[in-house]
Amino acid sequence: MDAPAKPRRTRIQTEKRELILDAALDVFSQHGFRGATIDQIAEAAGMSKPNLLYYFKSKEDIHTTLIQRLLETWLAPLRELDDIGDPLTELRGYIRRKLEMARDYPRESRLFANEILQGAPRIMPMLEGELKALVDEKAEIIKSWMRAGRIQRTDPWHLIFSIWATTQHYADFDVQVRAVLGPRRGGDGRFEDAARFLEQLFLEGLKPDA
Amino acid sequence: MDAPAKPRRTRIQTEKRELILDAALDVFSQHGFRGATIDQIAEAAGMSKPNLLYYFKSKEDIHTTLIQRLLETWLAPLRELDDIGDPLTELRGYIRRKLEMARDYPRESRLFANEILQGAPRIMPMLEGELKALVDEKAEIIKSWMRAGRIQRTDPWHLIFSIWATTQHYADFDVQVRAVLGPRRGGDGRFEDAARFLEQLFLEGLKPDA
DNA sequence: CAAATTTTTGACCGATTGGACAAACGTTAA
DNA sequence: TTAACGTTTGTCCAATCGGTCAAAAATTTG
Repeated sequence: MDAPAKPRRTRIQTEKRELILDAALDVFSQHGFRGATIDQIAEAAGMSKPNLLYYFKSKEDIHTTLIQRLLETWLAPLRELDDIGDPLTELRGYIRRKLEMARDYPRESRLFANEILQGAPRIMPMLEGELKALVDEKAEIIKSWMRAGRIQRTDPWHLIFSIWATTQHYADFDVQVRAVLGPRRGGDGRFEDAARFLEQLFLEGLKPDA
Repeated sequence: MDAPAKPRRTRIQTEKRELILDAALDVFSQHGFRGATIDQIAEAAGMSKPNLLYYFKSKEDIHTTLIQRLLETWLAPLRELDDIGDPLTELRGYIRRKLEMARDYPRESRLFANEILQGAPRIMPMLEGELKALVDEKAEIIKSWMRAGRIQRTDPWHLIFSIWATTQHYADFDVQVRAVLGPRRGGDGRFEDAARFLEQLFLEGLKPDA
């Protein structure tokens, strides 16, 4: 019922919609939903406001499309966590992918952070449904590794939270990280330093007893 | 020059200003600066908009006062980190205090997160000045512990970032944490679980070689 | 008490907001 | 060429925004 009609789009529509979404990601991630204005987005996309509203029927529509698209790529790194292969290698890979996302897609990270900070009004069902199910599934894999003595025992859920928190911190709190590290260490090398530190932090304590 | 004249306040002024600040903390921490409206704050404080503006001359004024006050308590836990005493005990205490702040002052944590997410327009000087100086000072203490072989070697700055990220995560991303843990584990016990996990995560890997 | 002062409010203002709309413009195909 | 369709824009609107102001109400002070 009410399945969205298949959008038959022209070439221009596809291109312009993409242009708008990119501009909107800039604006939304910096100012939040309410703080962003359609005029701002339109100007960033190089078009007039009515023209923008020809491609998206409302501000909400842009935001929803953006969030929808974000969620798919957002869960991808965790989905890749597999129970075949060495546990420490799997976890290292997950941390790496997460940190790379923070480095390469900071706007998406901030958009997500903004949404959660405001109480996740638009994605609550997805958090309680899809996300919870995925995390529970991966937590079960991690637990099986622990039962088999392949890694030390801890709480898999809080382990995942900590990986989220630390990696996303480098995107969401970037200005603070840069300010504290200063011009020297806050430059391009800070992600390599972070990667080294986080791998040590998370993996050293998980190594099984010799 | 231009030292703010000493505010000679009546009893009512003191009380009402406090009431407004508390209401504003609710609203700002949930919607951000631009997303919050004076009417919202006034209603939350149980007074009319003009009445609120009798106590604070602008929305900006409320926000500035709030941020100013926040910063003092925000840095307190790190200030307490002392180089006398056992390193692991000191660090455990810092993690505890930070997590307690996330539990007891989640609104303040979100207010801060909102400010940083939007590029820290109002507190950039403080980040580059006071905060950087404090972190550098404490990083030097941690480094001295490492040089003395009292804890394992790592990057003190990224260690501090990780402590910030993980502890504040439980305030800023609270709705996500609750959603993923579900009604059972997402209840009141989640902070104790988090405390146990984080102490193990950060302290186990720092123990000196036997 | 009455005068002075502090507190509260309703009415109002200009600016900005999200969005509607019809007219103009451009492109394509018969 | 022209009719049909896709695209763009100037203009407009109602709602909401932050903030002002004068006057009323409450409180404090003499």
